Parts: sequence; C-alpha cells; structure tokens
Amino acid sequence: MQPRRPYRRESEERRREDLIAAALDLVAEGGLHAATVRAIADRAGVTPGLIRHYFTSKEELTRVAYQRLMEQMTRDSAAVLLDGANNPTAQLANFTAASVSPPVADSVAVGLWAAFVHDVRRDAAMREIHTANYLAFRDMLQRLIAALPRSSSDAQLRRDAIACNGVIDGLWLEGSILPEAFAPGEIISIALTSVGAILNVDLVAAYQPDRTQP
Amino acid sequence: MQPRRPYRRESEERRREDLIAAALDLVAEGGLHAATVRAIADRAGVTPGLIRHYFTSKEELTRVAYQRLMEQMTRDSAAVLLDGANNPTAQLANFTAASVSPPVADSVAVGLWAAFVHDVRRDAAMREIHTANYLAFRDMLQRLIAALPRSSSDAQLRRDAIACNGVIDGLWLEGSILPEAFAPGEIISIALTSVGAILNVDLVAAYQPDRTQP
DNA sequence: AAATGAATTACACATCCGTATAACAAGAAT
DNA sequence: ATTCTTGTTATACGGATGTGTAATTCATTT
Repeated sequence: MQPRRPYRRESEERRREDLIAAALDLVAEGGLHAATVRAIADRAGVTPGLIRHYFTSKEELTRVAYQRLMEQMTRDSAAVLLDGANNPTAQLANFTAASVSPPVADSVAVGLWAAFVHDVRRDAAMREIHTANYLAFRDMLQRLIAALPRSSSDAQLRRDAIACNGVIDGLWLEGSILPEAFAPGEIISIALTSVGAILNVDLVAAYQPDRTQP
Repeated sequence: MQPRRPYRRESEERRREDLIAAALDLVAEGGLHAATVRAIADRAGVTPGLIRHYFTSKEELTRVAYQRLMEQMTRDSAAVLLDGANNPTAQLANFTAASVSPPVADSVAVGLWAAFVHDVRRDAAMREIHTANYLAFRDMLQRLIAALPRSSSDAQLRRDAIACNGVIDGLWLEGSILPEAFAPGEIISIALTSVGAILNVDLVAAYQPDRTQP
C-alpha cells in the first residue's frame, strides 16, 4: 500500500489565493473547460477534495476568480497614474496608452476576460462584479477627463467618458486578439488620436512614454 | 424491446444546417460547454451518432459554426447599406448606428462571440476565420469613410477605419453586455458623435433612422 | 507528552463526455 | 416486387467531471 502523500498546513488566505491563481492560469491556457477541479488542484499542489473545503462549489471559485481578474486589470491601468504625473492632459494620454498596451492589452488577458462573458450574462452575482468593475474603470477615466483644462457639463462628461471608454475597449480587444494585424505602436497612436479627437485635446503631444523601458 | 425510432432522410445541406443552428443555439444559451454532442443532436432532432456522419469531429462542427456566426453578423451590419442609401455621410451614419443596435448589438450575440474567443487564440483555423471576417468588416467601413466628401491619404484612411472600428466594437460590447447601464438610444448617439469627431464629419445630422420601425 | 481539532488526503459514485462500430430502415434503383 | 445503397439509430467503451464522505496526519493546545 502506498504511503499517504505528505502535506503542509497553510493559512486559509494562502490556500484560497493559490487555488484562485491556479484556476485563472488554467482558464488562460485552455479556456474555461480546462479549469477542472482536478486540474486546478494539481496546479495548486493539492488534492481535488481541498477545493470543496475552501469553496462551497466550483461555481463559487469561478466567481471569486473572476472578481480577482477584474480587480487586477483595473489596477494595472491605474498604475500608470501613480508615477510621472505632470499635468492632466499627460495623465490622460498615459492612461489611454497604458490601457491598450501590455500587460492590460494582452492576448492572454483577453482570452481570460472572454471566458467569463457568458457567465456574466447568465449569473446575477457575476453580473454585479462586472458592473462594479466596469463602472470603476469608467469613473477613473471620467475623473481624468474632468481634470482637463476645459469646461464641460456633467452630462457631457458622462458621454465623453463612455465614448473614450468605447474606443479604448475596442482597440484593446482588436490589438490583443490580432496583434499581427497592426504595426508596433500603431494601436497606441490611434488610441491617442481618437480619444484626443473626441475630447478636442492634443493627446499625441502630451503623451509621455514610460522611459524606464526603452 | 423498444421499437427503433422512426426517422426521415434529409439532404446533406439541410442536416448540416440544422446541426450548426442547434450548436449555436446551445452555445448562446449555456456557453460552449453546453453544446455537447448529445445536446446538439437532441436540439436538431437527431441522435448523437449522426453528427459524426456529417462532421469528422466536434471540433470541425465548432469551426463551421463559428464561421457561420461571423458571416451572419457582418451581413446584418451590411444590410442597412442596401435600403435608403442617399449620400455617403448618411450611409456611414446608418451603418454606425446599425452596428451598435440590435440585432448586431445583442446580449446573445456577444455571448456567442465571446465563447469562441479562446479557440480563436489557440486554433489556427479559427484564427483565420476571425481575421478574414474582421478585415471584411473593417474594409467595408473603410470604403464608407473613403466615400465621404473630403480628401484623405490611404494611410490616414486606414488609421481612421481602425479607430472607428474600435469605437464601434467597444460600444457594441458594452451596450450589449450591460444594456441597463445606458439610456435608450444613448449608445447610438454616442457612437455617431464619436465617429463623427474622429472623422470631423457631422454624423448626427446625417443620421436617418429606419422609419419602418417606430 | 498526550490529546484535541481541523486541514488535507483518499476513495467512491453517478453522470456526462467524445468517439467508434455495428445493426437497421428508408427511399431510390432495378 | 426485390435489391442496393447509405442515412440514421443504437449501443458500447474508456475516460473525465463535480461532488459527497470517511480516513488520516499535521499542528496546536493541554
């Protein structure tokens, strides 16, 4: 008879984190159907039964993983606002560019995001997660637009934010799924021009590429 | 012993069509994992074995179904160009509006589209289908832009088409996934304003809503 | 050092998956 | 009428899936 596999006890937080990360990993690699209970457990270095000890069902794990993914993406976009923030126009330009560049714009990230779209449509809890994160991103964008040196009504601000968010999302999508269809930097340049045209601001001139990376 | 289930012989085209439709139906309702061989057969009113008589594998059926879906979406967008085509500007406005309205912009359609994104990233054949259809849509848009009463270089035309396609795709996505987040007609209005701003053309004034539907 | 508690493993179960192959029957050909 | 072709059903198989439940072993408490 085989000896029982040895193991270490870990904190609840650590275990949950590992399982979530493993699940997202697998979804990114092989789609939702690749993230089976057994595969997730294997990737996280535990046995399948443990998943049901931390999550009441696979569905719950899925929800939590989606929440984690959305948080991460919003955080990545916002990260660019922290360093090198000179003036509002430059900030908006940098934010726009970052949203259509890696790591936000990335084939794996889009695949991951798309895998959950169906559940978002169907499951109320997933829908709530989506709505909250979408609005958080858009609000961030709207605040950047509001800070521009120009006057604009609240209603117009909302429309501008939706429009700019649209361009960014669309270019994010296409650039990520079909990167070979565009020249290097082309998507960034088009994003800056388009958002600039919508807001009547010169973002191309204001753009300050991150100089820490050549 | 049960009597064997009676059946009718059908043409190859009809059967393939029914199976494809059943597959798309199921993916729309329950995601990719709901479109199992047995469920598809059941929906199409046949037994599971028949699928492998018309398709060498489930993977092939998936590919063909995706191709069918993309064709249909492009066709729906183009349909608006056929009737009531007065002038280039109005045509572009109508095309833009149609692309962010039902039946093109629709929760089910987005769910369907998203379900295939992962396979597009992974499978070369799926990728080819996607690329062809994406470029077909963009070229259609580019031709509409080129017909506008204004001069523009080929390079600029390409950039404009990518940008407008971006706005349209982004708004298509958000409006379809989260329809309750927008007022009726708001997405259409924003799409017209944004595309107009990018191209420096007044699409709002040129827009001629379809009067056959109130 | 012994006992307690719970994190973790191990195993079982019913169901579903895609695929392969053989039996049948519907409709055309003869 | 009878035969022939093949579209269609029926059934089987190995493997995978989510989920329950009992057995263990680690780490803490006593």
